[in-house]
Amino acid sequence: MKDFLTLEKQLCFAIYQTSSEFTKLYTSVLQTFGLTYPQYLLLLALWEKDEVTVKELGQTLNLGTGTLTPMLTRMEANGWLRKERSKTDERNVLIFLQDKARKEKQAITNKIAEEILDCHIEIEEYIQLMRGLKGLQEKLKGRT
Amino acid sequence: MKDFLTLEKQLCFAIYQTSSEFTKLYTSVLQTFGLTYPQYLLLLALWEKDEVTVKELGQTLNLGTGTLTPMLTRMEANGWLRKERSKTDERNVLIFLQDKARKEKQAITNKIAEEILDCHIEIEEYIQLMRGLKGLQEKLKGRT
DNA sequence: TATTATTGTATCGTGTACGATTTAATCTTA
DNA sequence: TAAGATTAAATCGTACACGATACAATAATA
Repeated sequence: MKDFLTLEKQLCFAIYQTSSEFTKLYTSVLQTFGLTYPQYLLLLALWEKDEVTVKELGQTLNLGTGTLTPMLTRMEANGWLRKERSKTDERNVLIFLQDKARKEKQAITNKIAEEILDCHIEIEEYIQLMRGLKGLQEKLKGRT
Repeated sequence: MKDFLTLEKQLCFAIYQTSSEFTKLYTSVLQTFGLTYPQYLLLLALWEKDEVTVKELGQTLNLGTGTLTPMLTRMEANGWLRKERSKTDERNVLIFLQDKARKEKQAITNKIAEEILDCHIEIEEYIQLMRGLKGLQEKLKGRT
């Protein structure tokens, strides 16, 4: 049991700090484009599927409106996207990518890829890690 | 290259969301004790080594004073710890655990262990994952 | 159809995170 | 030892993150 707690403590720090390091790497690349890491994740989601409601986006990103609304407002102000209330159901707000987001996509992802490759991360290792993370996520979610 | 970007995207989300799920699990347990997850991590560090400077704590947790100072102020107000300016070098502020933190330690860690065990996480899997995270962390750090 | 329940966003309050600046204490070294 | 450099915290501004609440639009149903 003592060992278990030590292990648990180490996992806490490992996830917390890896996530933080990861964010920092991305931040350093993204600030050239005037983007934050969460904003980049939001763009990743929109590049995959455009013209979605705030709710849909929230489900994709695991975020509530308390986080999304102000974030979307900022990104709209910066010209990445456009918000428009749905005509058919005025409760919904639809998010549309702006030209800027479509045009810069390549430049952004290329730069990211370049930096990531610079870390010499082995693909196999990468996949292993992701599998582990997803496994843990499932178990964490299942509990709730 | 196309595949690489897809993979990279998946890792982004995997780390981001696992970290978020992890935080949520801990938050649900910790709120009973009036603690947040970052505050719990801070206590973990202090239980390991008490009577440290803000700077030391920052190195352990990978946090700057912009985050720590207000956090320590809140935790002092809640009776978890005490801040005291060092007599020998008045630039340093030393952090001391309060009785409350020592007394509640067992209750807190027991409750956490209980919840984690509830997730049926295999120890082997756990260790694998951590190894992967630490490996990634090293590579991310090395780049800077 | 008038009432009630539900749904989708927005808003608010609290608590991280982090870079940049400020301030006070200590250290260097000319 | 006095001027300048360095160091440790605090402070400030911006940006998440999240629970709780508010509010307007739509759906359900009596």
